[in-house]
Formats: sequence, structure tokens, C-alpha cells
Amino acid sequence: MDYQTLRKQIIEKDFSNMNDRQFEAVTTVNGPLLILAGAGSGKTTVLINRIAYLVRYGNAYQSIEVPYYTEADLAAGQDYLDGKTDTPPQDGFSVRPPKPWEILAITFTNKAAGELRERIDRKLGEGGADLWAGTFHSVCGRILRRYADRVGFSSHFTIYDTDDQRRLMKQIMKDADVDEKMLPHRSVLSAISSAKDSLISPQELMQMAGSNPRQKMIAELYRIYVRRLQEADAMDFDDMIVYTVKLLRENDDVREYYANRFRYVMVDEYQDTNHAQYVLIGLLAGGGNLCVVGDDDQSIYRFRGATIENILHFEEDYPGAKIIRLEQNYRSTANILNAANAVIKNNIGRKGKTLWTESGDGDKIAVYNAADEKEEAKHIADDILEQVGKGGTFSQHAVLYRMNAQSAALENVFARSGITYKVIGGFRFFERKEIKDILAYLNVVNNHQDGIRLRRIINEPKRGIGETTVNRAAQVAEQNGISLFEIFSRADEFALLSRAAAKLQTFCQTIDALSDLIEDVSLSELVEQVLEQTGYRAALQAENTEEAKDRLENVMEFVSTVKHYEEENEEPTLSGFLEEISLVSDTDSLDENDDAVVMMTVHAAKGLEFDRVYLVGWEEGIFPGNQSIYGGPEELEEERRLAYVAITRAKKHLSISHAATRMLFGQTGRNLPSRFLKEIPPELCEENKVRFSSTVIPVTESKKREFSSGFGTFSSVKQPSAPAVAYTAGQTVEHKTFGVGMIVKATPMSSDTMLEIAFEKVGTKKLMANFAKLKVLS
DNA sequence: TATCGTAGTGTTTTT
DNA sequence: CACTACGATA
Repeated sequence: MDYQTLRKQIIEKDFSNMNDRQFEAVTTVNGPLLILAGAGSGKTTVLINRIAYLVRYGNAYQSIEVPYYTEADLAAGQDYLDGKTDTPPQDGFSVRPPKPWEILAITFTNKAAGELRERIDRKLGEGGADLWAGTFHSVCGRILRRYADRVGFSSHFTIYDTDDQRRLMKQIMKDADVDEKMLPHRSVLSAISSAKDSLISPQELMQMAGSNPRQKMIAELYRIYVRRLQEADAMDFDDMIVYTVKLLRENDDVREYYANRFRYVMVDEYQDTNHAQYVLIGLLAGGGNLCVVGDDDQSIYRFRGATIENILHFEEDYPGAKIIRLEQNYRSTANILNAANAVIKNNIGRKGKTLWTESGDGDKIAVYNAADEKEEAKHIADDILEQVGKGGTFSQHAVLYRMNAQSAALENVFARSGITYKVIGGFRFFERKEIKDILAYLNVVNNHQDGIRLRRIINEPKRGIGETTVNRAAQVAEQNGISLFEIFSRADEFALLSRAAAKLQTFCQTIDALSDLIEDVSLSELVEQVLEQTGYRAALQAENTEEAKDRLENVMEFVSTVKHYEEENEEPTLSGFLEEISLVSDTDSLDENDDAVVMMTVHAAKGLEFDRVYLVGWEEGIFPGNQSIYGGPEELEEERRLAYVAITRAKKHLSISHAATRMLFGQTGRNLPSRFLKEIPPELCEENKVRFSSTVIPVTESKKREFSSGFGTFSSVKQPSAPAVAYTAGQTVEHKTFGVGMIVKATPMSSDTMLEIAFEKVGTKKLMANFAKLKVLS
């Protein structure tokens, strides 16, 4: 057997766990490639294998005649990248396989990037850490830290979040005397954001505005906003993309450096890229070895500028592009998959594909009509407890809703039922007031120009520096083109500020002293010093209320976050830390090691999968939401894609529910079942599997008529009853399958007792006493 | 200047 | 409902 055939065989064996399509996707590495990957088609594995393939074999499989790489080639490649020679690798293709640091993988979350690195490490033994993997924002951050000066920022520029943007815009509009009633800052910001997503400059927006006064005003505010951000040495999320594009467009050397460095570029979730990101990808993937992975049916971020056109026009944008479709689903049962297919086929604007699976039908989809949102929650809680009682875990369950506000009703019931749960998204740790305060301090210490953060903390804790003082100082700063901080520190020079001058200058000295510490002291020590020197901790301690105690605890928690960061990073820096926490996404914090039911929005669930999924609030006006019902067919199609994403999260069991009446935002409304529910063929569903609810739900006459087919007619309600045997912590028991164990915790619930038992062989499990059929040994 | 109270307001989805 | 923003008062 000749060498090449042998080699081919080795590769085929190495990736023998891939199906034919997947194998093709893994080994097609040269030139543009679009992988249309349906939900659950194993695209993550494909991506990982593709990188592993590249690093191990280069382009060997396709261009078998290219000689096996030699030491000399390696050296040549190294030299090339070090800029010692201008000769690119021959034919534009690599002769030697690329190194991990020559591969760029853009993922949707930081967590996905981390997993990618880890799994590359596991597969190749090493090298994962060198891989450039991250979200658009973190990759841009990394590039910008290095070249920010080329676009007018310093290397430790600040990142403004939505709240900072809001504050800044409110200030700008106040300065410009714009009436918020006519033009809310919210709409200005969203207009600016979509302009940035499309790479439209303030000048261009002004031109586009023509004579429309409202549009002209927005463009003018945009111009000021951009300037103010630059003065503050700050970027918002959109800026990170915009300025990276600007950097690469205007600096040939930088563009060439990255385009040459990244010989292979991969972009996941391509359907959710916006125009700016699209341009960025084009600039980075100068070499043409671009592979994008996406699913037009899962495009759910139109509201933040994502355009499905990017995926629909990929072939035109990159001539000669190859398209590979992955349509075999390995995640869900046939019933779940068919339901998803049935729903999405009602959309018109799509590439069109039908997922199939070899797995069996599985459970039917449980459809449940609840009286109201409380009953809906109870039903789910009962179902989860039943599963856990049978030996299941909490963490295999997920509840998905359309908006964060819907979590409250579920949390209430879950907490009372003794269900361990975790809410992803909503109010985040880093959005708490006390945390934002400390972050503001750190940001100001890091960057004195940061006026927005400075305003936040100048009188927190109270220093007797009021709004009037700050506004006066801001005016002086604006007139002289000096930063607010500098005015504060030179307060004695201005008559207007004489009254507060001493206080202002003391404050500035404290900040300056803290800034001096950055070089000499560890990050956590710096944070300690900030808490100490600024009097923030002392002020909280002095308050002596429950709330202050709570906040103090959160502050401590924050300090341990800092310590954690220090341990995780080889060279921890203040700006690095601040950037990292600005860019964490909600799902990054998801840890599948703790056993808890996961609750989150459908958006947040993208890319995740669970054995048992509960979709709540499938009602007209909720899902699809009113906005989309009245917002035109495009909006509705996006909503349907969202439904498709929701359904395809489930592996084994899917439950969809809707409530006849729902209390939301303080009002009780009646909603009809969602149209998406009607799009699922009835034969796949099992309607209203009536169960014994643990509590009496009062049903009024009028309501009874509404859903007589369902809950209303079933009036038999099981009374809460104590379990046959009373269990207490400390008892030793025997379970049929788990063996002998000791009860660690016994939590009485409405009609049963939840037991936490430490088994000798299988570890700690949570069981329901009535289900577990335990034998008491002692 | 700080605090308290009330009125008003807005609520998709997120890096 | 829950939060914020603003205005009146101490």
C-alpha cells in the first residue's frame, strides 16, 4: 500500500465517529465553506474535529500531493509570521499544518470558547490554550488592547454597558436641551446602535436624515455621543466591533498581520452576525480559508442587527464557496424533531431543510392547559418532583420562557416545593448597585477620563458633594475641554467650586493614591484598598440594616470573584479583569455540576440541550409576543424561529403549557393558546394529561366554561396527606436500586416528603418518600 | 444637600 | 407590579 492511501486510511479512522457529511465538513478546509448545521446535528463536535484535523494533518486529505511537512517548512512558517520574510506559503495554502495560534474560532459565548480550548487540549494533548477562540467582543477586545492608539483610544480603554450608555445619553440630551418626551433617550440609543451595527457614521446618518428634523437630531446626538465616548476613553459594545473594523481598514500593516496570522477562520452561529461583524470577518479571513457554521432557522437576534442575509448570500459573497448540510439530528427523539419541523415549515424566508433522526418516537409532547400562571408552575413543579422521585436529577430539567419577567411565578412555586433551581439572566450579580459602585471605583482608578463612572461614585458614600457642584464642574470641564476629574483635582482654581473644593481634592488624592498602587499591589489587594480608602465598606458597616448587611455580603462575594480571576489568569491586570466582567454572558455562569433546574429565556438557551424541557407561556401575546403579532410577517417569522429553537433544546421529553389567564406586569390578561402550538400536529401531542395537583386551585364559574375540556371539569383534588412513613434526618434506609444510605435532609412538602439521602455507592440523591419505597434500617 | 414620598411609567429578547 | 425619576420639604 502506498503512503498516501495509508495516510487517508489513518485520517478516516481518526474521525470514524463522524457521519459522511460531518466527515466532509471536517476535512474540507481550504477555501470558503458554509456548514448549514441543523439543531442537534453535532456541529460543535464537527468544529472541534475540524480544528484537530487542521492541526494534525493540515490540508493533507484534499491535496494529497502536497508534501508532508518538514522541519524546514516549519521554520519557514515561523519566520513568515515573525515578519522576517514576506513570502507567503506557496499557493496561499499551508504546506505545514497550521498551529493552534494560527486558527481563529469565533463562538457565541465565552463558555463555548472555553470548551473548545479544553476539548482541543483533550484531543491533541496540548495547544488548546494557544487557539484564538472567543466571542466577537472578546476577540475585538484582544486586538484593540494592542492597537487602540491607532483609533484614538488608550490601551486600557473602558467598556460602557447599557446602563452607562443610558446615563451618558441622558446627560448629552440634557446639555443639548432635548425634550425626552419628544425623543426618549432609549430610542436615540437604539437608533445609534443600529447605525453602528451597519457601520454608518454620524456624518452618513446626518446625510441620510435629509430634512427630517427628528432624524437630524438623532444624527447630531450620535455625533456628540461618539465624541463624548472618545473623550472618556470608553467604548460601548457596538464600538468594539466598529473600531476593530476601522482599525483593520485603515491600517494595512495591522490588517495584513492578522489576515496572515489567521490562516483558518471559523465562525459559529453565523446566522446571528450583523453587518459590522460580517465586514470584520471578511477583513480577518483575508486568506480565504473561512468556514462559517449556521442555521438560518435559528436566527433569533434580528433585534440587535443580525441579518439572515449573511447566511443566505454566503455563496455570492464568497464565490466558489462549498456548502455542506448537516441534517441528521442526534439530540432529540423523533416526536420532538417532527414537532420542530412542523412549526418551522410555516416560515417562507429560509434555505429549507428537514432534520431527521434515527432515534425512536419517544414520549409524546405533553401539552398542558393551565388555569393561570401559578397553576402552570405547580404542574411543572409536580412533574419535576415526580421525575426526581424516580431517581432523576434536577439538572436534567430546564424551563424556558419568552421574557425574564415570567420567571417570578415559577420561582415562587419552585422555592416552596423544595426544588433547587437556578435562574440564568435577569438581574445579574454585576448589575447590583453595590457591585456597580465598586466597579465604578475601579474603572475610575484605571481610567480617570471616565466621567460617567466618576459621577456615579463622587458622592457614594456621601461626601457632601451634591449635584449642583458636579454640574458646575461638568460645565467648566466642557468649556475648557478638560476631563471632569482634572477639574475636580484643581477645584481650588475655580471660584464656582470653592465651597466643595477641599472635599473634591481629597477625593482626587484618594483616587490618585489608589492608581499608584496598581503597579505594586495585587488586584485583590487593590480592591481591598479601594473598599478601605474610599470609605465604602465603612459606610455600609455603619448603616447596620438588613439591606446593608446583604450588600456587604455581595461585596465580599465580589472580592472572591477578583481572587478567582487572579488564580485563573497568568497575568491578571485591572483592565483585563474589568473587560472580562463586562463581556461575560449569562450562560457563561451555567455550571452543569450543580444539580439544579435551569430557568432562562429561550434566547439564553441557544446552543444548550436538556433531557426534559418545559416551555411555558405559549400564548398569543406572550409567545408570539404582541410586538411581533402587530409588527409584520418578518417579526413573526423571527418569533417562529425562536419557537423552533425552544423545541429543539429537548432531548427526551418536551412539555408545552399555556395558561387561560395570566398575571403579567400587574395586570391579569386572557390569552388564547399560541398559534405555534396549533402548528404542531396533534398526533404528536398528548393533551392535558391530568394529574393530581397538590393544592386546590379555585375555579370560578366563568372560567370553567373557558376550558371545560381541560382542567375545569376535573374537580377531584387529592388532599395533602402525610407520607406513609415519617422519615427524619439521620435514619439509615435501603433503596431497591441505590442500596443503603443515610437520610441527610428531610423536607416535608405539600403531599410528600423530599429526602436527600447519601448512598454508600451512588452518592447523594434527592428522592420523594412516597415514590422511593424505602426500607428503614435504623 | 439629603431624604422622603409620590407620581408616572414601562416591560422582549443581549454582548 | 416594580422601578425610577422627579419634586417638595427638612
